[in-house]
Amino acid sequence: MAQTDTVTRILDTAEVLFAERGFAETSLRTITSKAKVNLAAVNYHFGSKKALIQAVFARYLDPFSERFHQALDELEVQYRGEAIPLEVLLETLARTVLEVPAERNSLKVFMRLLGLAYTQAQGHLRRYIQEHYGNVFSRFSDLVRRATPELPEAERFWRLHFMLGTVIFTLSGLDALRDIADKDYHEHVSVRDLIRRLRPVVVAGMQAPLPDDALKVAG
Amino acid sequence: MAQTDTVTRILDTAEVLFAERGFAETSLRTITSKAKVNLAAVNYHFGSKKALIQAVFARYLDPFSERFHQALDELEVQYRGEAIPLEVLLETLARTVLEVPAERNSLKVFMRLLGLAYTQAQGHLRRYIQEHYGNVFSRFSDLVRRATPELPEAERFWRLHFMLGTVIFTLSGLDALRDIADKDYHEHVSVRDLIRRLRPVVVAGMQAPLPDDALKVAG
DNA sequence: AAATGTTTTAAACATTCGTTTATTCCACGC
DNA sequence: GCGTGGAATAAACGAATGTTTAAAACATTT
Repeated sequence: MAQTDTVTRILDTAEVLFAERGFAETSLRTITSKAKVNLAAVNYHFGSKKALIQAVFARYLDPFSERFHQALDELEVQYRGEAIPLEVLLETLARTVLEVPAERNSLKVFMRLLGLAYTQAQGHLRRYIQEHYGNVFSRFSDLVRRATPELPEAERFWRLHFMLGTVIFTLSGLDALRDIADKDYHEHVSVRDLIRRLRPVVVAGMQAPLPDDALKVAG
Repeated sequence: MAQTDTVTRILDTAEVLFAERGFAETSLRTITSKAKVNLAAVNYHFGSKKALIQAVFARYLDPFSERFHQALDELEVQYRGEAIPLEVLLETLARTVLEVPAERNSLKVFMRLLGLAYTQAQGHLRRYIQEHYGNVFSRFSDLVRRATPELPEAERFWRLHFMLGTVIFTLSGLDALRDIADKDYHEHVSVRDLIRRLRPVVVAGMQAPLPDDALKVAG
């Protein structure tokens, strides 16, 4: 039963620990001891710690990328040249994000990893993600452009990242926030609850009126 | 000229390096060599690396906390019992945030540090901030409550954090985003530009319609 | 000018880290 | 059954980390 099962055990353990403590704060020794694998196994199977980090992301992002492309294909067929409404695009994005890690009910981990990818130094990771999954974001970005023709180019760019920030920041810091919410409001929220709450906020944010003097610095 | 100037040089250097690379990825040797002070100076003046991290935050948050309390005092006098409008509260918050680090034009660093405080492990930091500055947030939170009486308790809580996420995430990852924006839109944004763009989005987000079935889980 | 207390300095300390090496284990084809 | 190759293991390596020590330099007070 040993064989490649070692690789899986390493990945399973690493993603949880990375999500909890970050990359630099998680040592290979912690990972391998918790995974009950020999220390050298990481370097043997993955080559280096950096490569392990990338592999952890790939295991989430590869299926996500594939499914999301597929979902967008279907939408484009369905709307046949017409612009796909913003709500539909966001809904599809949310659904795909929810579907992918559903099997291991590790949505929390997935989101936390995404947050780390942004905020932790790890230049190699940003490059890796940009290189491997940049086209998915580009495609989504193009569709959002057609859904919000009233927005100036730059304004849409920034608002998309605003909303990305909202979602990733909230879901990645969820545990800490949930503790406070539980204590103050005696109300326990699931990730799905949160996404339901996020939707109207994100839509409203994207459709907010333009800032007072938006045409000041036009490219 | 040496004396306590050492402390300042350490803080100045540390905050920049922390903001660039994070806490764990920044060694005391990097800090002290760049600051041109002896390695042992950090432990001598601050006691430990953790204490240095907290000192870096205190140098921003102490003046911020004081000024913000003061600004809220003035607003409460001005509105004399009436609820202070949400826009005014957000405007005041933004103004205070902009004012504090203005002297060293290090708003970027400040924001990046706030982002790190959320996302990096560093449990001691979260505790420190919670303990020292929790009351400022509480007070602001109470005022927002009075400004948005139509929002259910929990919904307001979450939306406040959504918006916090938007701002901190965007401004803390600003450099990376700005690179993309510069390249794609040939338009250079300043932090103040971004804040101008953020305002309508944040306001719209806070005032978005309630989610479809918001009363499902009522405390 | 001597004494005192504070700050700076260089060196060492004890850990911890990622990675590598050399050996052993184990399954499979001949 | 034997030998071959991939995988697991224990041990070690070198580098880097935060912290401590003990001596030197400095400033301040008497």
